[in-house]
Amino acid sequence: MRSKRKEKRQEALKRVLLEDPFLTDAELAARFGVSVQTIRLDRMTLGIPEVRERLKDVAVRHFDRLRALEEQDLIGEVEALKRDEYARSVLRIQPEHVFTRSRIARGHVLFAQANSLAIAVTDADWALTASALLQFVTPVELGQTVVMEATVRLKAGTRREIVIKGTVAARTVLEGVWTVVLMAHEDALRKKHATGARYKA
Amino acid sequence: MRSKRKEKRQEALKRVLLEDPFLTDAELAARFGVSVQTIRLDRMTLGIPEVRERLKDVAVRHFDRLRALEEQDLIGEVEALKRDEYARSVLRIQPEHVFTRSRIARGHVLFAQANSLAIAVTDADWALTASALLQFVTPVELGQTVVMEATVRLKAGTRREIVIKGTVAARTVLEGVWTVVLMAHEDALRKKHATGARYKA
DNA sequence: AAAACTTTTAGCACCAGGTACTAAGTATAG
DNA sequence: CTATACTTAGTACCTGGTGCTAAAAGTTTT
Repeated sequence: MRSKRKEKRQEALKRVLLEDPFLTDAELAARFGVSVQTIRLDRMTLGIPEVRERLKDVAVRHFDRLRALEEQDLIGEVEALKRDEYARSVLRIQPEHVFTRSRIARGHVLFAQANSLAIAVTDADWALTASALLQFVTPVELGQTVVMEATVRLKAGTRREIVIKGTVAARTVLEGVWTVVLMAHEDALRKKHATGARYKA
Repeated sequence: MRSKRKEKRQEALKRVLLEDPFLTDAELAARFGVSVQTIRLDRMTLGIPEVRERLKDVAVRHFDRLRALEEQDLIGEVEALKRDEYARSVLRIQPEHVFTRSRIARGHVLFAQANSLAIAVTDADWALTASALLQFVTPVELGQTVVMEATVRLKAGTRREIVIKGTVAARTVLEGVWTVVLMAHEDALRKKHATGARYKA
């Protein structure tokens, strides 16, 4: 005697809330043309928490879960740093770092770890990446921990050549050479206002 | 007759909430050893909204604001795509993409746009980056819009060589060459379970 | 059609975490 | 000692719920 309407509505409810988890029961009720109570019962049977809980879930997931790759100055946890010489960081591959289907880490996640480490190892007021040459040697899977090592190979004025090596349990997953340009804060400001700022003369 | 205690507390309040915006007035009151009302007054004078609003702010900022760089399969908006030949995407540089101090886009943000476009242009079931050689020609600043173009230069079996060029208002900001490896879904699964999966034979 | 069951709706008391406001108590400086 | 700033207390009200009971409406089954 199971109702088809009910089933359909609950499926739709799941879909709608996945897309927009911020809708209140009243808004959902209006959208589905049923009463608020019906929506509540649906949520109960589906095990979906109330708006404020859903809001909180989204908020905390993004807030402390590494505070999002893009908002961090440094991706991964720094384990060792010898100014202008060597640095090492580790990053555990989380679900949000991988391709949904293959569960293999996206290239730019590893790049981000490497790139931010290259910047960090210079320990300069600030530095910018000028160029990078890198090879993804082995795919990295969900749950693996990547150890990234940066070694300064060449120092020439404001330029640094940094060798990067990423490993997962002793197997190399990424190799590369970065060129980073250091700048004093004042230089930065001047450069910013010059129209033709370039990394290479 | 301004109170020093009050001023200090309000400063601390701002700091604490920046670090953890999910604390209720009661929790804050306990932490500062004052009454809930005092915290409320402090929030009022500082223009800080209530917990639920703060929660919502954090949630929506991260939810629709591109859903975070790391969780997207594609960074930027695709404007054009000709399967296995050419693709173009645009990305407006947001505050979370730049270094706090210099307001210049972090290298890995541009890399992410370029890398995901290189993957997308192949239009394969799925593909992985094998290597990349890139140069950041000009710094990109907050608010600028980066147009990224990917052109497939070489097709050899499952390998693709893709030329990437990023521009801001006709000025080149990034140049690079990517090598991407395509894989059928079944191959992927096989590869994943083989212990020595490598991109290069 | 009546009985039996499912589904939907309504109403109630209650809760957290507030807003907005009034009023009173406590410091503290002049 | 008093004027002013600051702090605390208490009230009514709000949103978006939970948890509960009860009844109405809709479907089947007999």
